[in-house]
Amino acid sequence: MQDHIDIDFTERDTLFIEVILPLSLSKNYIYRVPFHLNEHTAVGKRVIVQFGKNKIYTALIRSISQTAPELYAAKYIIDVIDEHPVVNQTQLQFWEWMTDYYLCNEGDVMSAALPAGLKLASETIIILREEVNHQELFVTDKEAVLITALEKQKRLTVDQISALLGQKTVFPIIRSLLDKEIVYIAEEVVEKYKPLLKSYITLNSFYKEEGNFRQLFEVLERAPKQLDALLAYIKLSKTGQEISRQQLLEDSNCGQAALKSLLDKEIFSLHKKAVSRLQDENDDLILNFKLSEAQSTALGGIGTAFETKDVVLLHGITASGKTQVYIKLIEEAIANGGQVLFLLPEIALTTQIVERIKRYFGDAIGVYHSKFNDNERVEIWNNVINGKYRIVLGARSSVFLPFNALKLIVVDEEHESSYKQNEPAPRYQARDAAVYLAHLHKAKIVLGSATPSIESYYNALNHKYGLVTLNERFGGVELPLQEVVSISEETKRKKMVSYFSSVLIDDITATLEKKEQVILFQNRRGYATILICKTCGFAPKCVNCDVSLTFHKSSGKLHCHYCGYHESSMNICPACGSVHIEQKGFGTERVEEELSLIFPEVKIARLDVDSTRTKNSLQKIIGDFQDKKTDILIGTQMVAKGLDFDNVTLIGVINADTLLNYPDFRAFERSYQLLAQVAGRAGRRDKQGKVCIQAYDDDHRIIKQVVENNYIAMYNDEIEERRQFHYPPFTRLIFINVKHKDSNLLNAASAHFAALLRSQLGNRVLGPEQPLVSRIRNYYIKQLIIKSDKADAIQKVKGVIKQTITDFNSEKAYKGIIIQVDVDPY
DNA sequence: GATAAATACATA
DNA sequence: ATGTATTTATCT
Repeated sequence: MQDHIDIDFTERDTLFIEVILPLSLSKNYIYRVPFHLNEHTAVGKRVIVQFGKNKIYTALIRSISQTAPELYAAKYIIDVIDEHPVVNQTQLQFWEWMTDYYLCNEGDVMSAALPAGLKLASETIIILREEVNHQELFVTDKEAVLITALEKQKRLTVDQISALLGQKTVFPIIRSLLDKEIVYIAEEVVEKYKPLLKSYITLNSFYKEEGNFRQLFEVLERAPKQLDALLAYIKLSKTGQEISRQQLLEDSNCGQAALKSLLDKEIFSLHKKAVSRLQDENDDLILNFKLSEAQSTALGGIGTAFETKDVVLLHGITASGKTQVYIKLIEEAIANGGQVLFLLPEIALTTQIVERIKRYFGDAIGVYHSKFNDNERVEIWNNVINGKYRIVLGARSSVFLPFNALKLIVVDEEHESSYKQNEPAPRYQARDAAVYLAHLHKAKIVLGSATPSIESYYNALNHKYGLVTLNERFGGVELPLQEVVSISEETKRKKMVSYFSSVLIDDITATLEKKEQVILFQNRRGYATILICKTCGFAPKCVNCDVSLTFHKSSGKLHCHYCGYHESSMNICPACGSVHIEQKGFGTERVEEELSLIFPEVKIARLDVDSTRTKNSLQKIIGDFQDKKTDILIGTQMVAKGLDFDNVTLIGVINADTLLNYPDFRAFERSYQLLAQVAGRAGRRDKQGKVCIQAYDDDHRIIKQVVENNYIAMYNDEIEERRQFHYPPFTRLIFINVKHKDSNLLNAASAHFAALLRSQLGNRVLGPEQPLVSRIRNYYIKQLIIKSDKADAIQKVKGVIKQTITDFNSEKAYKGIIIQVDVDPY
């Protein structure tokens, strides 16, 4: 990798550098390098630059040239931060691709890629001039308030002042005080990354000599606590490791005072050392395992496929032991000195699979996900650069880590929607980005799933990807029994108690009696209010698209937000004539409440986004359930992902319809994936589990396919629909959200924008439509959808979009309209 | 008419 | 992102 640019510095040439700023700006900026920093200038290093009037930012050097810009005088950079580049050439290529592919700015990518600890920005500090006798000067009331505050605090930030005065516009006031020379301002750059310092204790060398040492006991005769400390020190020193202050205090329980006096007497001395925040698993116990025959065949199959393909889809049913196959692949990859990236959905990273892999590979492995704080992320980043980590397990953002020799990428649960970042830009799909990243590194990539996404499976069937199937359960684990309960049937027979059928209640009772545990699944995504016939379960669908219609209260109509079709709300069920129309949509909380009325004695816990807001709540809920402190766990899809509980033998799906009726062309695919995944949680090892799926539409093909465990049938149905209705993988989708606070202006603007696009892209442009949530944070939203054929040059379509946005932004009438592009919005 | 809030604009 | 110049809204 080329880190330094070969330039002959003897000439003292003036260097100009193009930098990326961590802001959403449409272009990069050129700065000038002062001579004394020439030698330190290299692509991928961070520099400190002033941008705008006062603000100081960390920018990243993208390229170096010797030609001065013609239209303006470049500013000097303030400093070069790094000794060595923090971002390598391959990463920059990757950033460039992402910028292009997802139609965003390079600064967006930089913001997402660099851990916050590597991005420093300045803050304006307002400080009182002490030498000035401000009492004699005329000041306004607000200025006086500010001065009083400054007398107490010495220094305030702009935000603090804004809060203090209770108004947003504070610059005129600061300006006025500056003019009167009562205050001055300073810019402060805070280095965010701080190494963790730990205190260590050593015995002074004087006492290390035999004679002197003995004399210590006499000295400390009357100080038993201090003697304690000394004895503890001697004991600890036998391990040959350095002795931390913390550990000494713990082992001796001598108290801080005793230790302090020992330090004061210069018997002990203390020094500080930077230590890693990332604890190492120093039990490098190698778990030996042998692959089953099916697993070996799969491993061999992947090897063979890699000879001709760079991407392989590993379709392995639940409990088939994909992880062991991954481990063997990883072993091979690092044996040849390469690096490995193992992508997992966020939620799966907090669980057993990580422990398993960590234990196998010891401290060559790093874990990277959102639960780490800024400092920890910087350390992980550095450990990838310095080669300490050969393997990284991480969530989607770990595609940005500074790898320089990737040999293998594994994307586990590749169908997971959490690989897509929706907000903010870059709105990237980490699985797809990983495929490109692998290509850049000439690495191989395995996409693994029990229920692959339709796109990936399509690519595999069409020989774009290799396909390896693993359809034998590891260790002969039995498939769970699956029962589908018709809610309409049960309702008719008056056997429903709240949301629970008699079957489910009996199952729960039986399971609890056996002292086994229950997981109930209710996805909250069905919060969109839909209408459903209480008698027959009919839910109205769009005539043009294969999506359920959504009931909009504001219009009183049923809408499809893919094609704009709408019809009046139903009062009578068109299928069976019933007038019992119900608004559906209840979440886990409601289920929990109702269930606790039925089983007042039973301990019930809830696992969803709301119940896991705080830092350790997720671990606690999972831990309690694992330790059998709770009997029933009710949750959203979180319960389906990456969690394995040995004692769970019953899984209840409260209402499968809410999944199936979700207004999205992917609803069926997602439902299948989720239900199959949920079902996979029931019964492991020696106990056969049971799955109870409640649904109105108990005859639904997806439910049947789940029960039959027939992925192929599901795929065939779905791909046919996609073909018919022109959805991916036969087309590519680009969503364009147009936003503004004024709905009338927005309507005009979005219509105009759509017309501009249509003039070039024709009927590929759909909309503008009102999206499901039509106003967020006071911004009205309209959505355009671009459906581009596979045959189209997608780059060309994107070019048109980009150009149209630029043109549109220069139109005075539509100032302030926000346009957001989402490429492959799923 | 003064002041605050909203907005447009540029940043090298 | 954010400071600044400019326009618009709001108040005494």
